Amino acid sequence: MNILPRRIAHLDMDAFYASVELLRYPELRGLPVVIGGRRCDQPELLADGSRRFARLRDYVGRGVVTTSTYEARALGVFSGMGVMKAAQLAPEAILLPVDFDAYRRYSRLFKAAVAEIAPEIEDRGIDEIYIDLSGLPGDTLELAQRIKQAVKDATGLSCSIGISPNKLLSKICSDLEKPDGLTLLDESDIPQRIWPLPVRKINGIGPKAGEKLAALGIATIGQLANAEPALLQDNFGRSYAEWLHEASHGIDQRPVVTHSEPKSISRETTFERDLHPRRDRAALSAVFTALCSQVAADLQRKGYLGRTIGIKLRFEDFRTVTRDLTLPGPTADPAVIRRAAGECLRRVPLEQKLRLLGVRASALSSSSAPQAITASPQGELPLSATARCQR
DNA sequence: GCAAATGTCGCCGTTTGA
DNA sequence: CGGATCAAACGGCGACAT
Repeated sequence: MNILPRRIAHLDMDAFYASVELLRYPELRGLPVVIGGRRCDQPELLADGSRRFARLRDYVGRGVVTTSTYEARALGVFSGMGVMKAAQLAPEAILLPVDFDAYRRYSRLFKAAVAEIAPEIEDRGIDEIYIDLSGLPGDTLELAQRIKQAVKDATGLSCSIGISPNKLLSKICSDLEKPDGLTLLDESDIPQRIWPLPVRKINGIGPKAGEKLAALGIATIGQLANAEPALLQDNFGRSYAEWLHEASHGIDQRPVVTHSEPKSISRETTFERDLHPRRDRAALSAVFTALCSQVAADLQRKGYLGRTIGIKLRFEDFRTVTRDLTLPGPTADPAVIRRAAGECLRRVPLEQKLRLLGVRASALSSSSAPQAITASPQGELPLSATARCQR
């Protein structure tokens, strides 16, 4: 049994996508650069070897900002913002298209570099990880500096690291000295360094809970720590209220999870313009089938079968609905997925134009296991043995 | 008019099977 | 066989995250 406090690091790459792009286009360093949009022009190579980049002001479409450099953020351009809106704030900023393949390569590079030093890593997406340093010998600060240097050597990129006894606090403090930050803290630092922060800094308090807390006069984590348990209970329910209270006191026992399997695989797309369910039927149907094929291909490539097929629609007013259908057996067959998704679609009343369509496979199993359902020649939904018996 | 893509999780009401 | 009960699965949906 081990009663020593854990040493948990949270490592977050600094402006990751933008920084990867700057490795490619060093002449953009120091400029406001925005990554995002959809299908916008690649930089054009000029005769003299220099490049001409697209400006934000030239963009037309409904894309969002995925990342921006710190220079762009200084102009008020942040992730999730519509590119059109960003263009009003920073018309001269450079706009680059997203290149996920490149980011994935650098993601693998930095994670491998960290793993050389500290193998207990929890993946948290493309640009961040938790690292459990508890079992490693050596001074925490030195360890962290070595990790930062290893990431730099492997990728040329900087990152920020927070280290504390748990994931919750480490996630908060990796952000405190960004970029190129290194922040260590323990329980005794909570009143000074955590309590003054806005509640939204807690991973798990999003826009909705943040608004609700604000309405209760709770703006900082310290105020949350001092809130009446009954008040929280009445407004958030027992379980979430308990979690809020613990989080505000920096309590978090979650382990660093080094292995996990995906729970769902999905594809979705937002149309250039909203599509009418009947007038644009052909176009919708083509997109729908393509999404099903992509999900099927993703399943096959990754070696999974899905037993529950779901769809997601977003209407012109941004309302979102989902429908699911669980099949008698798992599949990665595009035709089976298409038919199941079609069944889901029939359950949605289509009284508005659509802006987004998505297809998802969940209840995943490994495809190395047996019994996949494939398309039957007649094109009817496959029935399970039990369903057949009930006939 | 404008707000991506992909994924996880929790809650809740309903259905289903024992 | 009807009814009561309970757990698991399902389906919908919202919140949250990167």
